[in-house]
Amino acid sequence: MCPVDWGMEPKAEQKSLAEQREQRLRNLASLQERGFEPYPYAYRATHTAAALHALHPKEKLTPGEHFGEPVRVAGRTMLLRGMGKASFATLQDASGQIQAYFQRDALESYNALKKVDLGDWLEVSGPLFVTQTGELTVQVTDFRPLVKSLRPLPDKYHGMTDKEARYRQRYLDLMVSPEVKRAFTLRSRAVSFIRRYLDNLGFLEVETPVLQSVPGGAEARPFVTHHNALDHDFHLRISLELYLKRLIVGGFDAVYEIGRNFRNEGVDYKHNPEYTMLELYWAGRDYLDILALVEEMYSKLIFELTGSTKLTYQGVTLDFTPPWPRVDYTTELKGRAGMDFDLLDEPKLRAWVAEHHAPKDADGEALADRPIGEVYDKLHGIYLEPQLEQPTFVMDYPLAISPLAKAHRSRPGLVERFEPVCMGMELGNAFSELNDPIDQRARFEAQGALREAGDDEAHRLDEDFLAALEYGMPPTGGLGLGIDRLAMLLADAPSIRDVILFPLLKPE
RNA sequence: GGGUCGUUAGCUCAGCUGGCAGAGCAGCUGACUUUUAAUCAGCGGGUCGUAGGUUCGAGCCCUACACGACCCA
Repeated sequence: MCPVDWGMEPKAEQKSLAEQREQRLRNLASLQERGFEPYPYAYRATHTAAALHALHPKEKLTPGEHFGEPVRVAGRTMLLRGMGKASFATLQDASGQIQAYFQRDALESYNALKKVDLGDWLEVSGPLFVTQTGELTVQVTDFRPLVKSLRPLPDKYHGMTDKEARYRQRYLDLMVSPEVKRAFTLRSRAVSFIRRYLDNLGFLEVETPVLQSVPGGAEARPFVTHHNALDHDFHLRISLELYLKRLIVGGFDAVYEIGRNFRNEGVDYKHNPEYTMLELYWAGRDYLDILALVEEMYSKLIFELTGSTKLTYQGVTLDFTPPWPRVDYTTELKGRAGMDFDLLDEPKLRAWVAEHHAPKDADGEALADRPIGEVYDKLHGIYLEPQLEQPTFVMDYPLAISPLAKAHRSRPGLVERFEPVCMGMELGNAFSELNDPIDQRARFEAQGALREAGDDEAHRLDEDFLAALEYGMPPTGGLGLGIDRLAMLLADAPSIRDVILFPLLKPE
């Protein structure tokens, strides 16, 4: 295909953009006429920009200094400063930026530089030197374009600020905003730390189905999709839990998966319909073992990535140094809400809710009449979770809202479950896993009753999972940990969309 | 679901009480051999989110819709 002949699509284009695009196509043709391959197949830099700076640290540079050895670097042209017979360019590669200096008298193809546009990738070669103002610079003795950019870059100083545009065109956001790149690098390093950490403990990373007939393991509305050949509707998974437990039944003793969940719900600063969870299951362990693991893994991860077990999130210093404080779910919720009765006493609780959380208008639904799980969740969401700023373990949840967790060994009506909470966000969820198949069936049936009463988020009964439990799942501790929220904390990101490369958006 | 705000050139933003649509960057032409958001001179670039309405006249006022941001549930 000949680039010169590439057609324009002027209908949808504004004139200014179209003109700039045409100009760039002319420049492309002109470079081609000068003998440059317009779209070469590979480049081999001897150094990245960061490597050059590491080799010659800024504080050791003397203006006017020349270094003998020639280097070759490649990057996107971010800035161009032409001064007639000499020009400077700022090139940006994945590692950072490096300045290049072009002199007419030292460079045969100097005039071709006029055909280079901002956004083009260049490969430049030559020795390094230090400019009068002390900047490490490549004295270019040879260069070639690696690719032509047909569209103008965002404002070189202000970058991109329109949030919508940044999400829709994340590639531009990444190009011009180093802090965005940094956030996603942190996220990636966090995931890689978790893999390393769990692998060292002997965990096996596995993959379980995304397409499921019975979406289980969580309370959430699923996405539905259709398989044509089987003529069957499948659901995108809402959690990894039930399949991973099947693997414990199968004889693996420590498994984990880092994978995408899909929940058919709204979007806000801490929710995206597709998000990433770590789930792990560890045979022989109970929820206190898992708690110790969370505490250690989280704090070590933060230390490795930031150099400290404390980090600043939205102006608040969070201390992840173990041990994290623990609060008891029922005691703390009661205390903060100011209830003077047993939280598990359902009639008293409903009466209290009817009094303190009456519907605002006549046709409003009374919280007191909602399923008990919803009542607990709502109260938790009002009195407890939002008030927990520092990393904290909320311990021992009511059995009624924990259908997959094992009954507490000594506290009737509760289960062995905890959630790490921080900045009012649930970071995860863990239990001593329910492995009594009779009890599990009863819990599913209770959920089924809720479902029939109209709660479409209630857990669905999964016969195959029950069959697996009937073969026997050894005592097991399990954990779900939100990767996006971890990334938010690490990157000091106020919204989950700042740590998801392409967050869900409606088409324009 | 409700409320508030936003949508103007490729990007970042002005635009008063309704009266000829503006700036900086980017682009084009020219000058300039160590610049740093280079600088200087000149030039081009607009369906003001969409659709209606009010008005002699709408970027601005009204209604609806779309997309987004923030807050609330």
